[in-house]
Amino acid sequence: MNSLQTVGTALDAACCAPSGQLALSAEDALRKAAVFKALADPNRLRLLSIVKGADAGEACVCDLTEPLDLGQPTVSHHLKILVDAGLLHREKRGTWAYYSLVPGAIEQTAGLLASL
Amino acid sequence: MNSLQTVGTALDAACCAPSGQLALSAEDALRKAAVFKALADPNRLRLLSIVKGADAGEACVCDLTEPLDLGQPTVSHHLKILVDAGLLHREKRGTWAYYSLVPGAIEQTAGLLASL
DNA sequence: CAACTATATCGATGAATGTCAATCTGCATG
DNA sequence: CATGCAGATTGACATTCATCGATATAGTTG
Repeated sequence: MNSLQTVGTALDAACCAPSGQLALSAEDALRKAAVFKALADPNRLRLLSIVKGADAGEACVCDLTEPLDLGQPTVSHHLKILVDAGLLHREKRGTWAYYSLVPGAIEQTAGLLASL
Repeated sequence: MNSLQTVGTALDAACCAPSGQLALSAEDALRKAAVFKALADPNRLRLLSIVKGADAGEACVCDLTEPLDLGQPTVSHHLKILVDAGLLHREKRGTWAYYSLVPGAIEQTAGLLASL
């Protein structure tokens, strides 16, 4: 229960900077860095890519374990990081957990860069 | 001499994906993750922010050490990472080293997200 | 309820990373 | 040439992180 929906938080904090001279505050930098940290792993990028390209826009863990050539606990761990960063949404239906992109999260993250 | 101008390389590799079903290859994911790794530190984000907002679009190390409350070697280290990632440009003039944003690098990085 | 399956969590381990103190390299100036 | 200064590099250390095997949880099915 650390930082849910970090992307949104980071964006909110960024919206008011005069964009001229004021540098990023230490807190804002920490929030934004948290989002990029979630993206700073090749396997997590591939997870996002697979989920994005999946049929109904969602994929379950079993679909994600094989193409990445990682153990199931490791994939579960990466997915948790992406959820905590506010990039993925998790929905449990029956025995399966389905992951999908949080709408707008990618765009918001791109916005973090513009508002540096 | 590891990976200069990673941003450009990562973008080049991404430009041709049909954007439909094909997931990120392991190599592309590695290249893209390298860029986000460079952004995944609050102090590096603040460095980018300060350089971006600096007077002539450039700043020397002496201007960057104090606001971050870090030692000079540490700042130098972070700057090197940002240069290697293709985000910052380094120009040595006399005793001083001036850092500036690589034009378009931020936008290209945002593009990496769109082309996931 | 027992067995099975899908997923999450825990604990350990090796690798990568951020930071600092100390040192090195050039440039400039007396 | 000697001194001083800006910045880079090196080596060490503590922390974080990615990964795995083992185990726990929860839903499904016999």
